[in-house]
Amino acid sequence: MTVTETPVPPLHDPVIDWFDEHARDLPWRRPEAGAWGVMVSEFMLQQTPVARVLPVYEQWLARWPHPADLAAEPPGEAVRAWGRLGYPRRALRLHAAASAIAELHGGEVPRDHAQLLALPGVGEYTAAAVASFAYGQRHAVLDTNVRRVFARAVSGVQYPPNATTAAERKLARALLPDSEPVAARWAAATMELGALVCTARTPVCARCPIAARCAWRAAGAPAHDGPPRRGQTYAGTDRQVRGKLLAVLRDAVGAVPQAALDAVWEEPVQRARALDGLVSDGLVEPLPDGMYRLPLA
DNA sequence: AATTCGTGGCT
DNA sequence: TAGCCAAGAAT
Repeated sequence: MTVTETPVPPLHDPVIDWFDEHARDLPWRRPEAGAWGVMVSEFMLQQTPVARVLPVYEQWLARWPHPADLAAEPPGEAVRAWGRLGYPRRALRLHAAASAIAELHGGEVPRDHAQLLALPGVGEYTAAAVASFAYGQRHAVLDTNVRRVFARAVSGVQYPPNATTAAERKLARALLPDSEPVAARWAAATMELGALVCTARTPVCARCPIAARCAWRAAGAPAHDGPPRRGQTYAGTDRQVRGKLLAVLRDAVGAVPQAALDAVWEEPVQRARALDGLVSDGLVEPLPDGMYRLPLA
């Protein structure tokens, strides 16, 4: 039952003070971003680094300042504007989320965690992040950065488990400050600490505000033991082929002929499987005459 | 619970 | 150079 009941010295103040001084000035953190800006950023930041998100985020918010603006356009436009951020199904889901917000929530990003969670592409993390960052609510925001910070500082191990565990959620809730605004600040601060200081490969403990209280350091910074996390091979996979196919469609003005798609990959079986996958995902729309385009609906 | 799903910079 | 890794979600 008791997983990590070790009384944790107050980490809140040093981490939040550090955040006050070192937080990056990111556009989705500015007040004018609004809940929609926060939501767009969260979708884009799912598995994509900040540096690559920044320019695309600016384009999206300029073009679609409100959810209804995006919902009014074909999903294929979202896929096109997604550019090379990767995992383009996120663009489709963000478009679908915008449509749901327009139709079910009066065009306003919902404040309620459960309503956020019900939106396409919004999972546990993103729902908590939007509720916390956009609306200042008190939620345990458990992303890869926070999980790593807690794993080290509190649990004393180099890396968190592969998948988020009940123990991690319990720990995150236990560490959450009582005050709603402080909890929201804490969420952003722990995430930033993981992103800038307590990084995966080479943490910069010299700049860490809680290094003196870090359980992992106290234990001598032991290396991760256990099965290595599965690497993500890419070359030669269906994902690479999908990427090449979709790039052709993104860069085309209208529909493209089958031959243009065939040119991106030599092996026909894998090529066909990848294209089928894109179609069944709704990322590509086949036309009766053997042409293909980004989806209009 | 284990897989699938892009892309590119960094070491 | 060849992995490793990046504010996950859906199935």
